[in-house]
Amino acid sequence: MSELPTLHANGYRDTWCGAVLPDRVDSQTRVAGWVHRRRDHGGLIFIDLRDRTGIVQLVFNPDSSGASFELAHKLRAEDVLSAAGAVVRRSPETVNPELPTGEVELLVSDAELLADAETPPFQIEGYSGEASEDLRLRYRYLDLRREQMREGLMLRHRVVAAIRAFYDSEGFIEVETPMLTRSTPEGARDFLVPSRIQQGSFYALPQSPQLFKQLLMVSGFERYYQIPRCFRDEATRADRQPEFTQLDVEMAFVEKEDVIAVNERMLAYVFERVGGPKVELPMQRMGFDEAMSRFGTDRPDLRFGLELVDLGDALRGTGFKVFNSVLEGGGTIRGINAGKREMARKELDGLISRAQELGAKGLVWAFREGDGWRSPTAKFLSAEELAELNRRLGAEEGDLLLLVADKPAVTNAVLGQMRIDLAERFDLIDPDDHRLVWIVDWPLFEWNEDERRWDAVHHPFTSPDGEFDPDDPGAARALAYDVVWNGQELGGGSIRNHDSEVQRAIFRALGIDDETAEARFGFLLDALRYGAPPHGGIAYGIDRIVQRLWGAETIRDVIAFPKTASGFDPLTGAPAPVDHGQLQELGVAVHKPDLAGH
RNA sequence: GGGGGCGUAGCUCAGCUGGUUAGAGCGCCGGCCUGUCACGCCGGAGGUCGCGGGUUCGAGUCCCGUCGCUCCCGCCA
Repeated sequence: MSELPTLHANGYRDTWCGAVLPDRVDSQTRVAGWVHRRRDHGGLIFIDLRDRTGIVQLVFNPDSSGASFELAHKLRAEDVLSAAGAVVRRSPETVNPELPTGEVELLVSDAELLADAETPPFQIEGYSGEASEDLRLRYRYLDLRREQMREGLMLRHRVVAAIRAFYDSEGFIEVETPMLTRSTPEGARDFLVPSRIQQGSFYALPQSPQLFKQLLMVSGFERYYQIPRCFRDEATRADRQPEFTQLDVEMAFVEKEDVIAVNERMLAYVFERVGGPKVELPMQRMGFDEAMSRFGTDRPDLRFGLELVDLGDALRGTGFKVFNSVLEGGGTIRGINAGKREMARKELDGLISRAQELGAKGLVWAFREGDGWRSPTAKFLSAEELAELNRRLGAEEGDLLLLVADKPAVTNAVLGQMRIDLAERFDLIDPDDHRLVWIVDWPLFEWNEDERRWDAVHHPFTSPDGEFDPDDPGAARALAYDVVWNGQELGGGSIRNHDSEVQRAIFRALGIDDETAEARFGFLLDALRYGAPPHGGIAYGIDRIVQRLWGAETIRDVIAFPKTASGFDPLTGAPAPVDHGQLQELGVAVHKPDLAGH
């Protein structure tokens, strides 16, 4: 921590623990904080006192500390203490170079116990391993005393402050939008809030302020931003929580390039302010199609190679039945050259299981050996075919090759993920390397085979790039852009439909008829008729940005009070049953008898 | 909804092919200690082996079920 915030003296303290530095030697100082550690030598007691700025060593001895010496003997970890005394320079052999305050110490003359603490359920900075996350969450207020957690949340604060400073300086206005709004059945599941006054009707917590920010453009706010909480009632993951924080931005009278330009400047500004990686402007761009063909994903990690290679047309009419039937069914065969690797049979079997978990029916592995392959599959392929595959994959002696044959979407998904697995397995990622890239030229729709309909790739309000042909939705491109950092999507946005007729045509293509569109989005379609400027914007996941900047394993580590994988909060016990009267007032019945109030 | 991993002292964990009284480190409690900073030394307390059932002469260990945590797949416009 470079700069300490201003602290005005009061009865408890006149400075921060972290501010007890050599410039205060010979002055009287009072500090307050938590007992971090106690080293009781009998006739001499050291207390490490901690506040959010750091740790300072207090020294108690019977001569100078008087009655406080007896108090010091009774102090225990996490007791809250106010201590006054002289700041003294430590003798050279007792300096602690590990501590910013380690050249000095506070020789205590007077101390007051402000609160005593029970023994915590886990050591705050223990040396017996980190407590289980479940326990940490149940006592989150103790967990947050740990330096790691405190610094993460402080970084989060600095990120948010920098974001606000940037958009403020660019003329953006922060506007709050409702937390109680209307359910939108498409997309993620909504959290519902029953209405007491309108029994049988429900609010929904917002999945994003999308429609409100578009309305603000119609209102003429032109440049809007907000840092709202958003809610999705879906399964959690290491990088997903049921409630999360978004940075939401919208601008009027702009085209795609305008939104990209201001937002990459924002990223460069914020990263610089918080000590993140340097962002070179303009940022790299990549078309959606290129990302899919080279990396099998729309959020490619560009820090390593292992690119996907098309192999299908080298294998037409091959003797291998599996390949043949995939190709005849319109599928593809693609491969990765993982380089010269050693892998035991057991681990290769693990790769096959992983491929199956990701949706493939199987996986072909091979090591180049001479002009051919060492592989269970080699016997099904001719020498010419093997030579051609080696050529296309650029395989050299001993290189590990992985092939998947399936529908294009499956092939991409499987190899795209295995590429990442392999990079991690073989340690191919330089932790100091950072790659930010805009993915552009998206398709507007994707075919949903299960539901037999077109789905929006981004959302239904995204503007097509150019004229929209309702007879060929698959050909439509979108004025959309995602920003991807080291293979993780940080944010995404688009130019929106500001013409109500175009918006209706998009709804129809998505299988939303005019009547349904009117019922769910009539207010938006109405607004678009009253003079809607061309507009577009973007939204980011703040939690993910901070997680990445902090290098945290999970998004939970940069959220003060997160929920577990099952959406439970071990601290408060939420969600919890409510009493019968509350339900009755809301007109809500619960079908689980044992939970229906008490 | 599906799959994997985990659950043993306050905490982190060990506990073999089932076999006496379930261990370690840290923490905690008591004692000693005036230069430590993960202080040290001596002593001590502390266990429904997540829960329920089963197999067995005998279960922390094997089987079934269940709960919780976690990771992944589905899902997340």
